[in-house]
Amino acid sequence: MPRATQTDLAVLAALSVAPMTGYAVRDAIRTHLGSFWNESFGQIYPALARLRTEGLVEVDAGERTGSSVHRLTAAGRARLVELMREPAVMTPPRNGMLLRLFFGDVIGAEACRALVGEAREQAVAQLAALAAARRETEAEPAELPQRAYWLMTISAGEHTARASIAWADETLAALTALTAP
Amino acid sequence: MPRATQTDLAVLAALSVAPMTGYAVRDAIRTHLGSFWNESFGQIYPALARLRTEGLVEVDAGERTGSSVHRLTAAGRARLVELMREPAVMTPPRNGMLLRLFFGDVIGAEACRALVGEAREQAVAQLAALAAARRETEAEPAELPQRAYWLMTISAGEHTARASIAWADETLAALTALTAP
DNA sequence: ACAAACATGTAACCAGTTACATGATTCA
DNA sequence: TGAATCATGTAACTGGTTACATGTTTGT
Repeated sequence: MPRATQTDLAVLAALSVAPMTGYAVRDAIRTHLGSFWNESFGQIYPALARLRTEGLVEVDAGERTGSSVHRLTAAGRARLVELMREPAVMTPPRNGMLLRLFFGDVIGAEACRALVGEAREQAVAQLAALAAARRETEAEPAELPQRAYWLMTISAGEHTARASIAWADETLAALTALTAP
Repeated sequence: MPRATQTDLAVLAALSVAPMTGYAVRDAIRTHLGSFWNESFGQIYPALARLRTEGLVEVDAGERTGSSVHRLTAAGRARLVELMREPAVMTPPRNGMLLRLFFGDVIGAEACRALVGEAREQAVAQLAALAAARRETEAEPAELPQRAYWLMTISAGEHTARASIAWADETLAALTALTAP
């Protein structure tokens, strides 16, 4: 697990679907992986430059002046497989909402209701976004080998969002019971 | 949202329950908030030193030689309330398992089954740990004002873990169908 | 006597965000 | 003609982990 492995993996994987500019890599990650992955320009451009010096990606001139379309080399694809087989790292959790709720009696039930209500709203929005993504993905031809995998990750998001909503409803009720016993 | 706000909040909140050594703060965070928060010594000790110079915590000598028991001052409690009322920051998501699954056709369905199977195991273990935490917390006197809040965060973990298990089962079936159609 | 747990702290490193600086192209 | 989007890149900063270095106390 050397340096910037995580970003390398995400970038190489994105390029494995199609050659792209750095801008497009960021866009693709945001729209397709947004609910479980994130990369900023400040990571992507240096990573791309490094991968290039390592011979893992090559560039062609893009349609616009100054744009570079990055493409995986054979070595790049081999590296991608290598990284894919490494154990998945999970970033240590940091949920500011749950932290505040745990110490909820410092701010009181009313403030906690706001906190949980907001989390519920976010989950509802997330669910709507995933429904749209699902429709789009299901419209892809069934022969597309990636299609099944994309749907699995969408389903993961849906399960998580539904669980959040169910928990929020239960918790809002408990908080109400707390204020008016 | 100035510097190290997140760690300050976690540390001040921990101290609001009871005065503690830095070591105990880390331990308390790990055992009680482990499923949604994390702090390392490398964060806690400098934070404690800083909070002390800011007059937000005071220290007494602990039972062991060299140990310092940190205690919230009035200013510290005020700062805690202030931080609690700030909007909850959510760390950008980075789920290595879902990233790999999204690009699953690079490594194939078999490798993906292993990935998802491991995630399922982790969720099962998590659920068991939460069941233990729930038993302990439910044993606390019902008058303890924190008890209800602690149970809410435990419930959040349970909902999430159950959702993970349900998703993993569904996904393992889909992956099996993919290999033997 | 020894291991495990308690306890404190620093230094090096890495990962990641944000803001900045710059410019081309498309479209209303 | 101006706004939005496409496009690239750097620099400063911050947040955080890990490893190291050190020592005490408790329990077996």
